[in-house]
Amino acid sequence: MIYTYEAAKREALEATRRAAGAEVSLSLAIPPAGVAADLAIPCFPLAAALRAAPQEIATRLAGAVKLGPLLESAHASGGYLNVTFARSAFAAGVMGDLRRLGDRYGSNDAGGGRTVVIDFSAPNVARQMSVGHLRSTIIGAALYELHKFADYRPIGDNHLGDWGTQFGTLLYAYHTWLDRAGYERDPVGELLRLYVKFDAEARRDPSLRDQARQWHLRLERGDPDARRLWQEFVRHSLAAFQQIYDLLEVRFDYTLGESFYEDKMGEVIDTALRAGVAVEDQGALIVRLDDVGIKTPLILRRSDGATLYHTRDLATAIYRIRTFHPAKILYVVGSDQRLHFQQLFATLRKLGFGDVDYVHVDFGLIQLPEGRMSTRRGRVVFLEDVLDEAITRARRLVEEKNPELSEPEKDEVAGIVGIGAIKYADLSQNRVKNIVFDWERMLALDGDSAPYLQYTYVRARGILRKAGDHIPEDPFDPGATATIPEWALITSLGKFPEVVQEAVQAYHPHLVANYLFRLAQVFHGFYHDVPVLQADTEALRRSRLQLVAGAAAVMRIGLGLLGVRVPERM
RNA sequence: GCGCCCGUAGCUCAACGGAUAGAGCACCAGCCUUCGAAGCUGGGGGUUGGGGGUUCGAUUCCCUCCGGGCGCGCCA
Repeated sequence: MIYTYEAAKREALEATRRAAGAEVSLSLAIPPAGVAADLAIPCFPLAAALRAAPQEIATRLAGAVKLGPLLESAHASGGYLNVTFARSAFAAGVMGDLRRLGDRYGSNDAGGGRTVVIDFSAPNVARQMSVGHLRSTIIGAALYELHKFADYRPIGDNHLGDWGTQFGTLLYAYHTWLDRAGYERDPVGELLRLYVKFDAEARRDPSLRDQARQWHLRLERGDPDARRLWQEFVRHSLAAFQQIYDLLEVRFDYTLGESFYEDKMGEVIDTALRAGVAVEDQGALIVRLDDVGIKTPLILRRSDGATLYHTRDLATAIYRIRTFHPAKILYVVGSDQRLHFQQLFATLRKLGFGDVDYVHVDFGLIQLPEGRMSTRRGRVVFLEDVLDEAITRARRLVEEKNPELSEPEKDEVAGIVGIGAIKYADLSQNRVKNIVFDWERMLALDGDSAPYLQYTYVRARGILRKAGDHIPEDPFDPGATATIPEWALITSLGKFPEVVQEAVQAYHPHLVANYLFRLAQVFHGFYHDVPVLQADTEALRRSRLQLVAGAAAVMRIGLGLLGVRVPERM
């Protein structure tokens, strides 16, 4: 299906192309704020082909174009051909799209039902989640929703770090320094203490690392005691993670940790050997990647026979391909693992799994003002504390702004606003940049923040409730396109679908966030300047109600794609 | 040393290769007898890190230097 805004763009391009009378490639631009037009076509690139000055071309085209039903006029302005929409037809089109699609407004069929596996969150067992895990979890969840909205079949898989040498250190530390009472009280807290303790002790006595390695090998070989304890660690951790996922309202289709692939790595190694992709080197088994421009080889098996996360990621990818038959696999993992994924993807292609589109959706690290976060050195901010603080602050603000709400409602709003603020703070900026963690910034409840957007929804809903929650379906009154705020709102609503499309294509949720912020600004301006319930005529009132309903719907849908909920009151 | 990413207003961030580079925060001055002021309006603030290049046009693409981050064979 084609949305109205897209249709109008195509009309403009087609009309211009025909008027130009030659094979020319055209681009579209949005005119700056001061210019009274809805689209602009720069004529500078045509100068060479048409052998005329851009200004002349624009003038000639303005006179020659035959406009379609969604366009009102075309006029030259400098080297630009400026096009204005037929407001009445355009508004009717957008309102029609909104009414017809309802909660699906903005969706598209780019995915064609294909499967996309999204690997996200993936915290390490036996450690609390820190704010560092926030990005993967939230960006991954947003990409999940965005892909679903673009007619993909997303499969969310939480690839838990529940295997590897770290468990050797943990098992050693457990047997050496365990505080039994502390473990009973707070298992994950005690495991973290042991983890930190081991690191400190091993600095003094490196031989501890050998002992840890022994424990790791015992675990990999199926030693019953090691297995039993390991399972216990995983169970405690999962319970702790689940509390956070519940708060964040994030769900997964699968939680297949690294350990799930324990028995699938042998086959991978055999395959790689038979295919001649893997070779022995210094006792280890490696895959050379120089031929594809990667100097560092991927290590499939250590010289002591143990597997590595490379091996598990390889087995994981192959399992996913065989089980789910995905068109794409997304890895929502920090940019510090770039090389790892380049190696992984290159190796998969060498092994004949080149039909899948592998994407490392990377993002910058969250750092502390004093430097990189380090769980081992206790320099870490726990996610749970951040979420609790966000809800507490939101709760205080609700109390101040809206004391007449019932206590349960205040609690609910505090959750929606507080958690929303955290998610939005992350999703509203380009994921490639590093973030220096700052309580005030992450927990901001004013300015460009989730509550600002949620408040537009609340205001819109307020009007709709007073109107009896009935959205008129009348033909849209052309009078309701006349003022600047009205027209700005209509065009803004019309742009939403293409923003969704771009966000999916580029794996950039922040495009949706930026759009919604702009929509909120436009709506607040509309709300301030344009009376709805007290409009001069009944026709105006009914059409403006449609606009308000559209704004509420797009805000709810758009925030929903980011995993942010909206309250009815706040 | 080599490779990748980032550098935009005092701070935090936007900006399909297009017109006068925009927001939020902070600061200053206004707006509640009209749908919720978690809102709106106005104001000051910029050699887009420096220097070259490509282009009709560069914050955007290329080169180089500076600054920061990350990575570079048996951790994940």
